[in-house]
Amino acid sequence: MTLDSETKAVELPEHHGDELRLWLRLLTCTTLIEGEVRSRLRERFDVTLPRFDLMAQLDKVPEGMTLSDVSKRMMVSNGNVTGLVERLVESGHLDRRTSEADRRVQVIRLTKAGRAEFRKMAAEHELWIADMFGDLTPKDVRELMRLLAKTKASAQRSAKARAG
Amino acid sequence: MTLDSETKAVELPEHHGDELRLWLRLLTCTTLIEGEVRSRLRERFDVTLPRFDLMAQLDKVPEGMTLSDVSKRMMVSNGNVTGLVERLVESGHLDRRTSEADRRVQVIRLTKAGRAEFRKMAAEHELWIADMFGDLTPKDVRELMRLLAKTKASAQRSAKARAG
DNA sequence: CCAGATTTCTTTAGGTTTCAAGTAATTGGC
DNA sequence: GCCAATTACTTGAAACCTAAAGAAATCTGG
Repeated sequence: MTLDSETKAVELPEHHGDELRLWLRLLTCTTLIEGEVRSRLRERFDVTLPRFDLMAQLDKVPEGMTLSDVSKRMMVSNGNVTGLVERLVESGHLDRRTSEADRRVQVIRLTKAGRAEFRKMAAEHELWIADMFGDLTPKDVRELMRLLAKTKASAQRSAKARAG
Repeated sequence: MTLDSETKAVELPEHHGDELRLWLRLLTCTTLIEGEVRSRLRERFDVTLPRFDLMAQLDKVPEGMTLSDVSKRMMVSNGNVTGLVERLVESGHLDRRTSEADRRVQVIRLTKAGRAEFRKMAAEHELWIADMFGDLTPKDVRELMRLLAKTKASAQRSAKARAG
């Protein structure tokens, strides 16, 4: 077997192993951090991650959002949001009312108590995240931000091409 | 207000917003790609992502793995693996037997049919991933690999410190 | 050997998640 | 005005997932 044939064997058939390894590494990082956040939220505040995420979306918009807005922002299905909101209204964290202008629409907001509780959790959450990324230099952080933005755009282009 | 006090206001209270934004961006990328892979797997092969992931683990080890191994590698709970394996044995993709040496241990392997089906799916999957990361240059890929490795190590350090 | 600790896996309860189908309200074309 | 299409949300079925408790087998230090 010549060196040529070996080299060809590796390079010719469009070897995409690097991207696959990159994807697995990205997934590992996310799973690792997400699992840690999930554990700490349960341990410290007895709250689930999806509930925290939903409250985080609402905290940014005091006037409230529709269920569809939440669904899009969280990138989860509509049916999922329905159940999540139901439980958070039940527990008093969320306030929900039907829109006057369009009675299909449900507007949800954090209650006073819900907002207070979220702010407490968010403050600690931010420290956890800072600690988990703590070994990265400011330059690393900037560079990672840039590359992930590029990755997001690339994935969106690919997703659109399929759907399109 | 002097320039000094403004500068201090930003720098003193250990503002960790950058890391939080980085985390959200990381999560967005992963969710986006994962959702796309999930859709395509369902559409093309009528298979769920968790099943694909489990088969991917087993494909790497022809002699099979224990449930605990799978659980660790996939970073999911034991109980979760029990159910997943049950359904994949049911559908004929997996073979399962109790270890002779240690009767607590269940060893699972891909069946011939399961392996054949997985290989078909994996080949397309690799192309999807390559396309989704397609706008990144080889240098981008290398740099992202490096930064994610650093991120993983940092998160593990933080997780360990808590559990410690 | 043997009692206690550990390991491996299963079970249970409670949530989360998707997809698909269904209901209700609104919009747009005619 | 009226009907079809669209939009917003809910419901139902099945799968996925975790945490915690439990069962069975193995290991360990007397």
